[in-house]
Amino acid sequence: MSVADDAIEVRAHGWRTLVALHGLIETKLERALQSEHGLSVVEYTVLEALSRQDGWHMRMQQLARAAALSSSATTRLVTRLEDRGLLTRILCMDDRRGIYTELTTGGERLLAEARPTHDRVLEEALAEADAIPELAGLAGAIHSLA
Amino acid sequence: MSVADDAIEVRAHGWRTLVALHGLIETKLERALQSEHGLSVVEYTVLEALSRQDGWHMRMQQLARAAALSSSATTRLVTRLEDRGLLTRILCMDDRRGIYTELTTGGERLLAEARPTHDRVLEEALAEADAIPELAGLAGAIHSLA
DNA sequence: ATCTATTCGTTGCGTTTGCAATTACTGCAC
DNA sequence: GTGCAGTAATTGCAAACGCAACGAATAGAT
Repeated sequence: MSVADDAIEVRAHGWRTLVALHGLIETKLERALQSEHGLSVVEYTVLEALSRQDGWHMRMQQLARAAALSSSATTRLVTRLEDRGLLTRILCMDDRRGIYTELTTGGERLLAEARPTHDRVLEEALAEADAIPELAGLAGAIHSLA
Repeated sequence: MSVADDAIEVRAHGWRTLVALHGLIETKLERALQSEHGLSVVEYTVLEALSRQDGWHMRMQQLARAAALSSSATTRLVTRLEDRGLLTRILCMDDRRGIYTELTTGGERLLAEARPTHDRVLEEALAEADAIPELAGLAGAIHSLA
């Protein structure tokens, strides 16, 4: 086992840990947000990303990157949220290919209701990860990403 | 903004970073493994997990946890790989509810072919993440999870 | 021995996803 | 202006997912 092989194994192990932690948090968030507010994690992520652009608009592509989704998935996700009246599409004047999205007051309200749940469950999930030796290291790293 | 709110925001930000890094790596791995070996990331993960149990068997539930998948998804994934002749189901004698899975020689061979691709792309993806300020911190943390 | 609670894997079903192809628009070259 | 490569968003389609319901097997209580 050379030092290069060691580096490879460290990366592979780190990647497995990342996947495990990601899965743990996502599953817990999904269940909580879905049952308490009828929102999936990506849906919440989109609403939250839009709210963080306070007063400013977001294009579909930015939204896709923010939610770590493909363009097509983003299109349908926005359509779904628009049908529920949580956001609106706004045609872009200067570049008529682009489409802006903006939260409606209904979207802001639902987000305000869901945010405490999200934050609480995220805290719980990270605490749970801290208790698992395999995940404790990475979970701790989350807190120190100032 | 109280100190408690700060902690909440740090966690939320860390979670967004985790999702972004996970998405970046997964997408790159998916494309490379799919085009060069006809394997998805989860399929590779299962084969790799089985190979790491060298000589030992793995139950469906363990496999599900290793791949961060639901039981049902694991059942179908194993079926898919079994149909391709990459692994075999082995009925468990002492607990007849349980089912063991084991790599075939074909599975071992395909894994041996795909592993260099996986390791190379993982290294590239982490290097790419290191170049993105937003992700550099967490990407670096992956290396120091000894 | 039997009854009950629990666990393990599988299946039906509806939903979401990504890829590839398509339409619409921009902007640069000439 | 006209043509043409590049970009933005959308849609058809097949594949994969999770949840809930199910059947089969085990373990503990009486």
